[in-house]
Amino acid sequence: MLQNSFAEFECPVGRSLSEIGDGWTLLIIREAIYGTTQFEAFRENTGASRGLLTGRLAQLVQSGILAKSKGQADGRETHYRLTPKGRDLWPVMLSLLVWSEKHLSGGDVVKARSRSTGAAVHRISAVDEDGNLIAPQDTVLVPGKDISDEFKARIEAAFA
Amino acid sequence: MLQNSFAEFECPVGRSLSEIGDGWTLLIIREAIYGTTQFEAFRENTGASRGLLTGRLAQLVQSGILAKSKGQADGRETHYRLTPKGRDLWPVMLSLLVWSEKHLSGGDVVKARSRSTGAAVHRISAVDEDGNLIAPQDTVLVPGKDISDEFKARIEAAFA
DNA sequence: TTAAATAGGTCTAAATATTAGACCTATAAA
DNA sequence: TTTATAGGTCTAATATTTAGACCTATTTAA
Repeated sequence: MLQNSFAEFECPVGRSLSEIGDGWTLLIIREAIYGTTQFEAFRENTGASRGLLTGRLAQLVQSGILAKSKGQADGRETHYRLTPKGRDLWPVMLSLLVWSEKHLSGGDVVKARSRSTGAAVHRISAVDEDGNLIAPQDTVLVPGKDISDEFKARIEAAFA
Repeated sequence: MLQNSFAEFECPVGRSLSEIGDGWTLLIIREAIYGTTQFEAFRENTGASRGLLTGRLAQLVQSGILAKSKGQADGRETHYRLTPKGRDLWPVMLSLLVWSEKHLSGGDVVKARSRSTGAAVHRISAVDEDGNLIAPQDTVLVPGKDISDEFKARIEAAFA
């Protein structure tokens, strides 16, 4: 698919997908979260081809999700590190992890836990400004002021 | 990318991506969440080509994310509806929405809110069994019993 | 009760994207 | 001063995606 064909989408989810809605891209971001920073390591751990990886890393830098820097100890090395924008994708990864745990077979490979209490992550929830949980079934989308009539009609029908 | 090349991944996030880590697939799921059920509507709202949509819808049915049924009022119609497994992807969509709101320009198009209190969704958080919030920065991955030595080493290094 | 329209496809050739692997360049190590 | 490493580029073969023509089973209109 054309990576940027979604950029013009009105829907914010659609716009997210224009930056990260690609299997390889999400896999690269997962790797970055796991601490990978170098080209060859991304290649080994994702299985992406050189050409593809070159392209996707460049896009991720362009999008401000990864930052590229030269190794200061070893001048041959290039490091790709998550920016704050990139790190903010952690909840996306976590929600994929929780979904996988619930719906995909695969054994007890990794568990997400609280570092401080040790409690296992049981589910992902929305939270309001005051820290109150908003359950998924209680979450609705409402139109904002910049919405088109067309999109507004669809949202209202879906979350009536 | 080969859609099922990720299925064998040990990492649960990787396995999720084998089912939904594709821009079109995620977009189709978003549409399904917005209430779309018919072929032509998916096409109009996502912009996918016929051939691609046919293939992706079949995969989603195969994966148990969508269920296919014949229209009972009009026998020409086919409906693709989210299964419980598909509906459980809502937190993934919501985390993409929140990320988009924070990091991508696009104006005030849609907001996620609590239907009951009206409060805006401010962030996405992990929650433990007892309903306690686990902040993203406090969330770590820990190896389970079915992990390979190699993957275990990577996880431990990343979340030391 | 034919005729036209609709829904959901299939099929095809052309355009794009991805792959494996050879090759290149700068730096560093032996 | 040769050899190795990191991070690429380039290329031909392969795979995916596209637009759009076509097909079939229903349903609606004349």
